Amino acid sequence: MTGGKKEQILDAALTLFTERGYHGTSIPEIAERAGVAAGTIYSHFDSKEHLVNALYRRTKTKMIEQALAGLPTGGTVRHQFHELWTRLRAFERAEPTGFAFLELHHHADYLDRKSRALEVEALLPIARFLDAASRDGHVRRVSAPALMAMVWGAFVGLVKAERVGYLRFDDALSDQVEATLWDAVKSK
Amino acid sequence: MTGGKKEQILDAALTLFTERGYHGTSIPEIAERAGVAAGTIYSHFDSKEHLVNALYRRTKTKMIEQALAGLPTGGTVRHQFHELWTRLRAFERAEPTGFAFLELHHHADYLDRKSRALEVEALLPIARFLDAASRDGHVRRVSAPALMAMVWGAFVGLVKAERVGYLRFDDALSDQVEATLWDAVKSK
Amino acid sequence: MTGGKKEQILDAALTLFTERGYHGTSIPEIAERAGVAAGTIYSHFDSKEHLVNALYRRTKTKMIEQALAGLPTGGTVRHQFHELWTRLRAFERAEPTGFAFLELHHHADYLDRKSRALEVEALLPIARFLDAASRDGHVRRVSAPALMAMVWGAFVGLVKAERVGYLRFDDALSDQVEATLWDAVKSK
Amino acid sequence: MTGGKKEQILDAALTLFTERGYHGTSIPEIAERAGVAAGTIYSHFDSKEHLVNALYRRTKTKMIEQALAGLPTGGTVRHQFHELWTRLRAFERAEPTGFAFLELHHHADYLDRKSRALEVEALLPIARFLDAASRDGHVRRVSAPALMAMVWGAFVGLVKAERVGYLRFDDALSDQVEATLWDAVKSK
DNA sequence: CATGAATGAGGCTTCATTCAT
DNA sequence: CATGAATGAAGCCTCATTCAT
Repeated sequence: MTGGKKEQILDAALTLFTERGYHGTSIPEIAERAGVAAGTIYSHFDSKEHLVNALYRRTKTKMIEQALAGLPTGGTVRHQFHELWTRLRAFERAEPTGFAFLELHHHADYLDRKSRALEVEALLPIARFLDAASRDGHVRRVSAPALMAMVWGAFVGLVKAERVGYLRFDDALSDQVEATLWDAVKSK
Repeated sequence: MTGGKKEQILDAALTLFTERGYHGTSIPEIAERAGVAAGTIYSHFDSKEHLVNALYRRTKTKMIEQALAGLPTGGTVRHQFHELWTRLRAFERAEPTGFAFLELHHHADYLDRKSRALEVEALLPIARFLDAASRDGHVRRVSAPALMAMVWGAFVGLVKAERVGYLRFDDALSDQVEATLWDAVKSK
Repeated sequence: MTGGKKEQILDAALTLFTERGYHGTSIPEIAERAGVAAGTIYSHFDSKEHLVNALYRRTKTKMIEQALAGLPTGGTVRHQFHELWTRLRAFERAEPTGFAFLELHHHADYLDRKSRALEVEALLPIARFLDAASRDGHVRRVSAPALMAMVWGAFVGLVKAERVGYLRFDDALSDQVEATLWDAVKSK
Repeated sequence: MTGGKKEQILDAALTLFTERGYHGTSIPEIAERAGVAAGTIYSHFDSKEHLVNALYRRTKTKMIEQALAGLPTGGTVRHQFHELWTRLRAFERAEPTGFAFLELHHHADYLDRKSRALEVEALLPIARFLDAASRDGHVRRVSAPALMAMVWGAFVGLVKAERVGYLRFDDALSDQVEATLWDAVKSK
């Protein structure tokens, strides 16, 4: 079971990087939380920078697979939006720390080219959906990137508000917000 | 003019903390960018932590004064919303780095009690507006905190998207988004 | 043999603290003299203060064991005094730097509670001896603490005088002084 | 009243150097305690080292004048010893901090040649007394330096013991100890 | 692969000293 | 002379990384 320690390290790093940031987290801290010796981290990762990047890719890939990949291309646009919203929320529920980590480390300057490439990969399905919807006249004449930024931003805003304790982001609220955002997005 | 150096230090810290984060920025770096010796920072601030907190308070106070304080309490709810949106955007235009800094350092664990107190102070005007609007039946039955989180999140999402180069957040887009969000928010 | 470095560090610290005092000695200097990297000191001691305390306790314990513990309780008072004097001098001969270190760091404000507790432990055997002698009417009606302070002070005075080059504290002088002090101490 | 500040600085330095040692005391601390600005110290003393040396000389000179200079050369040796002891104690009573300062800074490596020269000057009267006494056969065949070291050491031992709280060095004790030491010192 | 002691560069901070006011 | 802001060297300590076991 050779992968065991590697996962422990990644898990420990995920928690700590999310709580205290990349520069605020030390390798010895990660090692301690992972229950391994500091040196062990270096038999799995070349450096601290390689470690964040590996973690970023693992987490982003998970999000793409669970939330964004294989969105339905058929059905009504409303249905597609529902799918997107639902899956995004499911991912955040399943991996709140992972979601926060991605949010926090977005475009950090220690992310390498490969990690940045995943950004684009993540956006593609959404962009495709919006382009299609937009071409069919189902959404407002607000540009696709702007809609995406708004919807994504609103989602992140709700998650953060919950994290801080301002509200509870439960299913009922999720449904309300989804409906509200759809009203905002759809063409009249 | 002794206050000059203090401002230089705060300005340098604002830029660097925003670009690289608190732990990613060193005191010597701040000193160099401010054009002072490292030791000079300590004749103005007790420690690095006191420095971020001073900076946080200066910036948050500016935002409160320019964007949130003294919002109109009369007029239509639509008008009030317009005022809020417009001022928020004006502040972000005038102080993009300050806005980003506040976003990034929100609830960081090196913020002290006094800094955290400003959070609440900032939210009060918005909460008041939403409560009033909601009481008058002008907004959806989505709770006030949720609306706030959505609208704020959408705004932040747009700003970030622009920063990364996905879109241009110009006046035209601002108007569109404001209208869109109002449609989403207002009761039918 | 991992303990080797710890001893090297303690030995280097002993010399330097004794020569230049606690605040006059830097961690890099200790490291250099010990032949280790500065950081290494911190894998053995939590801080500079922990280091002096460890050193103080090591040295004081040595002195207690070699000079003060297990003094004879039987025999004439004169004999007991001889034992004390001889052992004290033997310890000072064997560990002149250690003796000087203890003298210099006596009651320094960076000594912690545990270190201070050793002070009392060191004095106990002497106090016991003096009390016994005093009870039996073998010593003057000068109080025990005063006698102790005098005898100890005289011993320290001689050691210091030798260190500075004013005299040679050899066996002959030691015998003379011992006799002289005994005359001073004993009841008429 | 130009000398005022200089005295304040020396007084503050005396207290702090005695409490925390030379390296443990900073110029800003001295300035604060003296109630002057840090820079002011440098209009009176060239450097921190010049300051200790000036202080050392001022204090040592006081001690020489008050305790050692002009000791009676006539009268019995016992009387001369009494004079010496009494004056020494009077000086320590009058200037306990000064006495402790001299004790602590004895032979420190930041004392310059002029300061060290005072050491010898201080010892001369005692040496002269002891030589005379010894020549006249009034004291034991313990060498003069050894007697001096013993008596001085005993005195210092008592002062230190009092400082730490082990005893009260009052007039009664002083008389007892003086008598005891005289017995020890005088030839039989 | 795992360990953890060792390394030494670099970070935060203090402090002796200078200098413009 | 007095002031105190400014300087930058140096001190204590942390931490990414290496390596012998």
